[in-house]
Amino acid sequence: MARRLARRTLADDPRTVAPRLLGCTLVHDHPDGVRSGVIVEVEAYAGAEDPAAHTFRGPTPRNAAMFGRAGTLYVYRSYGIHWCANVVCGDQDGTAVLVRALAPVDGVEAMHAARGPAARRARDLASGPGKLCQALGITGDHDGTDLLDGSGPVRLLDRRRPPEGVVRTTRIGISVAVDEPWRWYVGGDPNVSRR
DNA sequence: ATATTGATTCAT
DNA sequence: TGAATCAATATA
Repeated sequence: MARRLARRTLADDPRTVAPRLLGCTLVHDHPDGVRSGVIVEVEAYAGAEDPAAHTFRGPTPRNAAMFGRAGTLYVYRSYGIHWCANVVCGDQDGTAVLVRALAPVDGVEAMHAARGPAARRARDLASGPGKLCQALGITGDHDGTDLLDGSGPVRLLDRRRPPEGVVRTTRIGISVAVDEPWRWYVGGDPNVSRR
């Protein structure tokens, strides 16, 4: 179908790929029904040249998926409690794009059930990297699966049109390389985690 | 603004 | 074996 995303699109510098992912759709073919959302916020992590990247100090058991081929899903545990999902980029060089927020599309009821009563409004469902994984049901079980070839339950679909009003800023929640402007989000979207 | 959560990592 | 780190969230 027309929304297949070419792997070569991801096999590039994460700072080039990141804004290209805005408007793309992340899908989880959950056993209880499909859940999906449009990506509205991303951050690039540039591997060996980026002190904020998990892969900055080389391979470890945790970050192994990040050294996989472009289009691999890297899921890690953040602060011991949240799962965070990343799209692996580049050429097996430990670079990736963190997906930080989604505009919910399919399975909104299931997302509410997964997120609990605290997520009252629709924009509380997936407005953060941990929230979006909880909403879609993405966990460490999906780490290392492929987002493009349909072999795994989590998939990435290409966008139909580029979003309007994209804003570029510095990244959130890191303590090093804080001045690098490697975060992009859709300016007018209420699902963005923080402005 | 602040308390809190627990896996991962690196240094003893 | 243990302390420090951490790409965050929930509550107020």
